[in-house]
Amino acid sequence: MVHTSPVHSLCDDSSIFCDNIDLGFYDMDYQSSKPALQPMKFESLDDESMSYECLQPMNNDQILPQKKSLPSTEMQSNLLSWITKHPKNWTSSEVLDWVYYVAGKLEVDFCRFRGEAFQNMTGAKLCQLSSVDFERLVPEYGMKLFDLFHELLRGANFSKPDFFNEAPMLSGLPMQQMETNETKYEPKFDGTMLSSFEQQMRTYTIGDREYDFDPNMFPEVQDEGYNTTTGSGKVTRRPPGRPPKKPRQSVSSEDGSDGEYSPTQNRGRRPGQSAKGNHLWEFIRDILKNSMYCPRLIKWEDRKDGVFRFVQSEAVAAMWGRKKNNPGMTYEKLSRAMRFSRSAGYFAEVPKDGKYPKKLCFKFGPKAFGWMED
DNA sequence: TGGCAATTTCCTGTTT
DNA sequence: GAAACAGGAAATTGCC
Repeated sequence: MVHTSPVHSLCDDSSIFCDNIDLGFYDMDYQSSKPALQPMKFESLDDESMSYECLQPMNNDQILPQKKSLPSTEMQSNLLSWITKHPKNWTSSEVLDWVYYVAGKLEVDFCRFRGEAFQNMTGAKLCQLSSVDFERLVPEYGMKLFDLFHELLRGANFSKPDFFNEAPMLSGLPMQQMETNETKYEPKFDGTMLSSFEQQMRTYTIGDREYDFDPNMFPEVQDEGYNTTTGSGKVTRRPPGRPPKKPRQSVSSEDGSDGEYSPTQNRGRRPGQSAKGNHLWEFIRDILKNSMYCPRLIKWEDRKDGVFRFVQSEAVAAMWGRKKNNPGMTYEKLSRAMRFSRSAGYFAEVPKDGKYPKKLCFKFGPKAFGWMED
């Protein structure tokens, strides 16, 4: 079957990746006057026939999503929910989604990009930021982000996507008028189809280096009983084992409130992180099949044996985090999950006969399938 | 509603 | 000494 994709300039026809779970597109469209490029064709693994309109050529003055159609009415990806709202109603997650969306569009170097500086910032707060604030948060790209954000505030129009039969008609509504409607409008995404272009664009520009994460960019995390440093900077050690369960509070920053982030309330799978069709081994398999990521981020050591190696481990972890709506994902966590998957049979021990590197190497196990085929 | 799968998070200790 | 590996423990969500 055939898909079309927006990544027209990123890879060639013969080696394009397009898995059946990773092709989610925008639910809403902004209006643009620029002509679209010819769509590219993608071979997919599934049987459903889908087609997408291609993104228009980008320039720095027109960083707005273009019209797409979605194959499913179940699209629930909050990755793109910002598209449906006035920015002042964005949650902190949606702010980050937008920031990374723009970063991807601009093809910025992720090693220098500090998008995480917008972590825990709601849309309302974002609207209050000055250009100086933007520059302070993201020194290199702050001004551009500021310009684009205010361009978005000024002129974007919405129109209703074809597949939203049940949604209120919003075509042509100026964004400023959206806010009264947006609470009624609940676009449906398919959680299994998130990322796609969004993810691909973000990861495409990761480049040849690892993520350059600067913890000093972010506010101190509240972590009762887990702090490894005290206010004086003195390192303390938390007691061994897991602390007792704390009563769960209502979701904090995710819903746009100003609740403080606490890792102790943020563990385990998150809402919408359905494992169905979204397993770690499948994700790994699929990026290994994608020439955009393989061999740049992950590569085969021995395809016949199913042995592969992480080249940009943190970048792959970030991709996995994006896919699972978990910006806190790291390679350490991802590798822990892979070790669990290994015990479950999705991965296997890498032979320690010196044939393969000792680090960052994994192997598909007996329960994994589909990695051998192109 | 309970059990289970599949993580996620945090940790300590070991190996490279 | 740093990075990666290994695995225990406790937690979560989704599915059956």
